[in-house]
Amino acid sequence: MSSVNTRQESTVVKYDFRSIEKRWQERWRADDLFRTPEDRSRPKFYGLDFFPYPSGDGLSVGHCRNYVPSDVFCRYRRMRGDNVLHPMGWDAFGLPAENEAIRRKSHPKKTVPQYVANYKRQMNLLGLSYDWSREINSSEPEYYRWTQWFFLLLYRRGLAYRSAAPANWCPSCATVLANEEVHDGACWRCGTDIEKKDLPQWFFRITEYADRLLEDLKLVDWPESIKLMQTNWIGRSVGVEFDMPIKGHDASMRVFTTRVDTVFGVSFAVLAPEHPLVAQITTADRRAEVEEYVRKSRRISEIDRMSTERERDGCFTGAYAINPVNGQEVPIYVADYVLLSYGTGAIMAVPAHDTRDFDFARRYGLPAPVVIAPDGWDGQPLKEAHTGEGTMVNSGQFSGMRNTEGAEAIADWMQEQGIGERRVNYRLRDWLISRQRYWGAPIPIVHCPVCGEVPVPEEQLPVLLPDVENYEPPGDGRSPLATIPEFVNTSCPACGGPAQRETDTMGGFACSSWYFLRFADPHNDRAPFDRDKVEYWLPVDLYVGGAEHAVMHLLYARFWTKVMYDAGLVPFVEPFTRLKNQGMLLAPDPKNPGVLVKMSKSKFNVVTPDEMAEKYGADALRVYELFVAPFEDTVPWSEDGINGCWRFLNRVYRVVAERPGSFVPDWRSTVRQETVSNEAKALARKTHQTIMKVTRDIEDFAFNTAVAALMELTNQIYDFVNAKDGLHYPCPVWSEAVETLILLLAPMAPHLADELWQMIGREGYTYSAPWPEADPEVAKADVLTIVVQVNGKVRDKISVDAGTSEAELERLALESPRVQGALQGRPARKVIVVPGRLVNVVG
RNA sequence: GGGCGGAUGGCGAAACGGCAAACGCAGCAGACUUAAAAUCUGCCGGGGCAACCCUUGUGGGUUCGACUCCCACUCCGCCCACCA
Repeated sequence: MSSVNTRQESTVVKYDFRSIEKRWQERWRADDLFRTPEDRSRPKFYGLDFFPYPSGDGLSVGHCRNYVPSDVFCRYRRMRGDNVLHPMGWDAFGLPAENEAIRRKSHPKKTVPQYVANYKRQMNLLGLSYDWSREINSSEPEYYRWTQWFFLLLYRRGLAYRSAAPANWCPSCATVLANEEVHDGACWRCGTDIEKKDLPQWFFRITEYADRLLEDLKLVDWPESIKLMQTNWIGRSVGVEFDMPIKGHDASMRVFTTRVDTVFGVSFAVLAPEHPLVAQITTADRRAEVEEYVRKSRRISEIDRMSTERERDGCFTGAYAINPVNGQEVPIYVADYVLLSYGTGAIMAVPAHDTRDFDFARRYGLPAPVVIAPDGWDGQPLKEAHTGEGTMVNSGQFSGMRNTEGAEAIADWMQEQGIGERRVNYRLRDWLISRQRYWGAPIPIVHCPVCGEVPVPEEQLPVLLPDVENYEPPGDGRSPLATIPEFVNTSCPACGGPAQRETDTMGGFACSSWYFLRFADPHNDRAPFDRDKVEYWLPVDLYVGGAEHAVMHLLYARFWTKVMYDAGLVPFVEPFTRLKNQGMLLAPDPKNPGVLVKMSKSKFNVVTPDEMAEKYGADALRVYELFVAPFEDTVPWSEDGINGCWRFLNRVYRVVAERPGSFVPDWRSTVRQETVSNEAKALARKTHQTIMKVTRDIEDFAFNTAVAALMELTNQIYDFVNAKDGLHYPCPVWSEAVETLILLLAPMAPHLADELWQMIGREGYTYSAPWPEADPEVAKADVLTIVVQVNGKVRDKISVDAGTSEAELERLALESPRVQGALQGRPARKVIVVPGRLVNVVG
C-alpha cells in the first residue's frame, strides 16, 4: 500500500538539479561563503591546485579530475574545523598564452582576460570553493613587479647571471628554452625539433642548490615516482676528476669518471666536438677531417644526436694523451657521444668496461684491454663490455683487488700523488630563464656602456611590458622588445647616462615559482608578501596537479623557496608538504576508432563540464569524477557512468524529499533508545561505519570508495524505509542516517547537500557545519559471521556473538557437519583461530 | 638501454596475508504503463541437474591460508635516456 503512495509521490518530487545548483551558487556568492577566515585561533589548512594557464579552449571534464578532489578535500577540512585557504589564480604569462593569441590573430592582453573569465565561470559552475578575493594573475603588473623583485634578489645573491652558451633554440617559437622544456629533443609546447644556438642568455644558478634539492626530497610527502624523477634529473654522481697531459703540448685534458677502478684500461680519450681544446691540439693532417666532423655534429638535430640507435662515430685528432696512472699514450678522438655540458666535456675511454666505449673501439679498431676480470673469466678478449663487478687485473699495484675496493684505493692513491681528486657531478644544468618573446616579465636589468650590467632599482619596479600592437618574435634571436626604441632606450640607474634595457623576458616558470606565496597576501603593494602571513599559511599542505611538472615547475619552485629561506624571507625549506598527482582522463580518438587517447582539444575528443552540468548537474559530474576510478589512475571517460551517479543523487534526494515531516531535529536525545528493532540497529551501525569509512577514505584520497560507501548507506536507508514505511515516522534513526548522509556527501555534492540541509530544517550551509563524528560502539557489530575453513578452503560460515572466545570458536568449528565431512574422519592436526574473522582447521 | 607503475567478470573497479568480484555501468527477466522514458523487484565470472568443482596475466616459492609477500617471465602504460 504505502509503496504505491511512494511511487505516486516520486513522480511529483523531482530532483531539479538545475534550479538547485543555480540557487545555492547564488547564495554562496551573496554570503561570500568561501572567503578565507582571518581568525588564527584554529589550525590552518592550505589546499592548492597547480594554477592553470587559461586557454581559449576552456576546461574539459579531464581538468576537473584535480579540481574536484582537491575541492572535496578542502571542504572536508573546513567541516573538520580548519581555517582553509583554497585559492585560484592564472599562469597567464608565457609561451602557451602568447602562441595561442598569435594563432587566433589576437593579442594576449585581449585573450587572457576573456579566457580567465571563462575558466572562472566554469569553476563556479562546478561549485568549486575558491576564495576569489585572492585571485591572482601573473601577467598583471601588480604581480610581475614582484617576479622582477625576485629576479633582483637572485641577482644580488649571485644566482642570476648572463652568459653565452649554446642554448636550446626552438625555431617555431623563435626563442630559447630551458633544458627542462626540451622533451625528446623537441619543444615541449609545439613539438618542433630543437637546434643549438649561441646567444647570450640569462641563467639561474640552480646547480648551486643541486645537493639540497636532492637531500630535502626526504622531507616531503610526495609520490615516490616524482621524487625519483627529480633525483634522476638532478643526477648526482660521485667520481674522480684528473688531467691527462697532451703529448707535445703544454696543455692537458681534464676528464671525469665514475669508474676510476678501470683507469688502467684506458685505450683512448674523447673530447666533445665543441671542446675548446679540439682546435688547439688537432694535427695539421687531421684538421680538415676534424673540422668537417665538428661542423656535421653541430648541424645534426638534438633528437638525432641523442638517439641510441645511431651508431657512435668520431674522428681522430692526431693528438695523444698520457694516462697519468701508467704513462701510456692513447689517441684522442672527437666524438659527439661526449657532451660538452656534462662533467668536463672530455672522457677517458675504457672499451672493455663501458658499452659506449666498446662500440666505438670496435668501429675504429682500438684495443680493449681487460682490467676488471669477470668472475670465471677465461682470459680471452671480451665479446661485450663487462660493466659489472670483478677482480682487478693489469692494474699495477691494485691488481688482485675486488674492483669495488680498488675504486676507493685508486682514488685515495691518485689524491695522494696529486694526480686527481674526488669530485661530485650533477646532470642538472643551470636554469635558462630568458626568452626572446614579448609575453613575459621583462628582465629588470639595464646595460650601460659605462657601468655595464646594472640592476633596475627596486623602487623603479615594475619594468612595464610596453603596450604594443605587434608583438610577434622577429625570429633572428632578438626579443620583440628589442625593436621598440621607447622601451630599449633609458638612462643608467647608476650614472644617469644613456643606456639600454635588457630586452629578453623571463620564461613563465619564473612566475609560477613563487605564486603559492602570493596567495597568503595577494594584494600587498609594498612587498611580495607579508612574512607574518606567509608564516601562518605556508607551506602548502596539499598540492594537487599533473605529473607532467615533475622536473619543471616542481623543481623550480623548490629552488626559489630555498633561496628565499637563505635570504630570511620564509622559515621553511620546502614549499609543498604533500603532493598528489591525478590520473588522466582518456577519450576515443576520432582518427583511430577503438583507440583511447588523452582527452584534449587537439584530439577533438573533448567533453566539457558545461554540457555535463547542463545534462546531469554539477553535483553528478563531481561525484562521477570521484567515483570513476582511484584518483591517481588513468581512466576512460564514459557518459553511462555519470548517469549512474546522477541516479544515486536522485535517490538521495528522494529519500529525504519524499518524506516531509519525518525528520526529528532532536534525534540525538532519543536515537539510541530506539535501537530495539534489528533494522534500526543495523541502520545505526551502517551510519557510524560509513562515517569512519568516508573520513578515512577522504584522508587517503580514496574518493572512489568513499562514494561507494555513501551509495551503500543510501541503499541501506532504502532497505530500512521499505521495511518500515508508514509505520514509525517521525523516526530518530532514519533522521540520524539522513543527516549524516547529507553531511558526508556535502564535500562531494555540495549543492544537493545544502538543499537537503535546508529541507530537514537546518540553518546555514553544510560548508560550515561540523563533520559527523563516529561512535565506535554503535559501529560495532554484535553478531559476527565467522568463516570456517578446512585446509584453507571455505567450508562453512557460523554466526556468533561478538566476543565469543577462541576456544568456543574452535569448538563450534569442529562441531560443524560440513567440517566433519571435509575432514573425512581425519583428526584436526591444528586449528588456527583469527578472532572475529575465521577458523582454519588443518587436517 | 635504464627506472617506475600496472595486469581481477562484458566494462570502471573493491578486497589490514583470512568469505575474490563491494559499489557502479552495461545486459537479462519481471512489475507499473496504451506505449516509451523514469522508477521499483529479481538475476547477472565459468562449469555442473545437483552436492560440488574451477577462476585474480604465466611459472615457481614462502605460509595453516596468497589478488596481496618473494623470485623468474609475458604483456601494457608512464618517465628518463650517449650523463662518462
